[in-house]
Amino acid sequence: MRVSREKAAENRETIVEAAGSLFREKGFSGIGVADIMRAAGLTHGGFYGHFKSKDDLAAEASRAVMARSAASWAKTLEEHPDNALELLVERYLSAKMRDDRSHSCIFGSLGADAARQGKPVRKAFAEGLRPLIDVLTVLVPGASKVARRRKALAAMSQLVGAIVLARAVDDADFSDEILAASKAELLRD
Amino acid sequence: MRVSREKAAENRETIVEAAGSLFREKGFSGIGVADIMRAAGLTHGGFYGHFKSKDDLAAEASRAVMARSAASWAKTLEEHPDNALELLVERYLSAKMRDDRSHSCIFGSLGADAARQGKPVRKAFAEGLRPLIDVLTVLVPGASKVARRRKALAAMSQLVGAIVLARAVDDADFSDEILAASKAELLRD
DNA sequence: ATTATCTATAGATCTATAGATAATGC
DNA sequence: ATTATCTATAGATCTATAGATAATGC
Repeated sequence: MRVSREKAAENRETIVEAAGSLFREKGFSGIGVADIMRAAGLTHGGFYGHFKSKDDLAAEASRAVMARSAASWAKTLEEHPDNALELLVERYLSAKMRDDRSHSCIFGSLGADAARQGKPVRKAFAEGLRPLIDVLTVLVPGASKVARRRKALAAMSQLVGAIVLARAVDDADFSDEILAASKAELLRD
Repeated sequence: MRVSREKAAENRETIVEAAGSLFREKGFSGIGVADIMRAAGLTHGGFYGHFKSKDDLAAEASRAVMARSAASWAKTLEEHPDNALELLVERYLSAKMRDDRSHSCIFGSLGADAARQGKPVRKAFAEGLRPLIDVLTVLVPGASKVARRRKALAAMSQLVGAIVLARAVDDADFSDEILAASKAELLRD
């Protein structure tokens, strides 16, 4: 049953990957270790060879998801310096992102849940948020850096809140309207 | 052990009240029926005389919390027509609200969770959101009603996102900065 | 020999129900 | 007689651990 160190490291990554999707889809307390391991193609008992606890995995999976977001935002900024804000906002507030919880921004799907977690998860959320704010600070309009950072924090809040509200309501038109309103306001000036 | 009809109705309200607080504090899947009943001063088994299921309570508790929010916002609008927006934003984005999850806006604490619930809860969230948007539509600046409604939806999103992010991070200064940024931006124009 | 994974299980907790109890309200 | 609540429990699920197994890597 034993596998190579390389394969074990790969398995660990698969667990983190599965957890990143399932936590976002179901919430930290809405999915169990056994289901995550099953999604990763492994058995329940093997989990504790890789992680100290479910909380430990929650922190690591959160970090992994946020690192990917930061890389994606930075890449958009680098590749499309002229219209990066528009691209990010359109992508973030798209119907596709709203409907695909398991692969969307973790602050929308798990931000409120993170507040209920221990220090490691909340530390991961703080450190994971900073690079996104840094990208937005470059992109939003404003005379001074201080003014742009303030605008960036407000814009990030608006993105997160819009996706949360658009998902919470069961009325499709209302949901679309919520996304469209923030899209229009964020790209207005 | 049996109590009067009046007392039973009162007990039901106590359960809904306790659930409204505990769900906001712990999430829909972070608290059990037994704990809610204990908080209400009743025993576990008695629950199913009042509600069909935990989901049933989740929908009813959500409606109750949102009805109270709507009443509070409408009261602020009525009593302070000149500076209601400022009052609402200052209250919503205060450190006190951030730190008191169990009595704060349900969209921030349970919005993401609601997306994972069944139709009744999501219907409650849609119907509960509308009156808050209506109040904001009166308060935000804008030439036309259409423009004001768009601004209101964007403002609500920003409020919800700011409180979610401020709670998710473990860095107190960063958290305060998130709240201050949205406060400043929302009251700028 | 070491160790990554598996099987099996302990012990706690969760939702929901059955049946008993005792006070209300006809 | 009805019914609101209680006690007790069924059955499922959850986190975590113990010990067995078998392939890796010295």
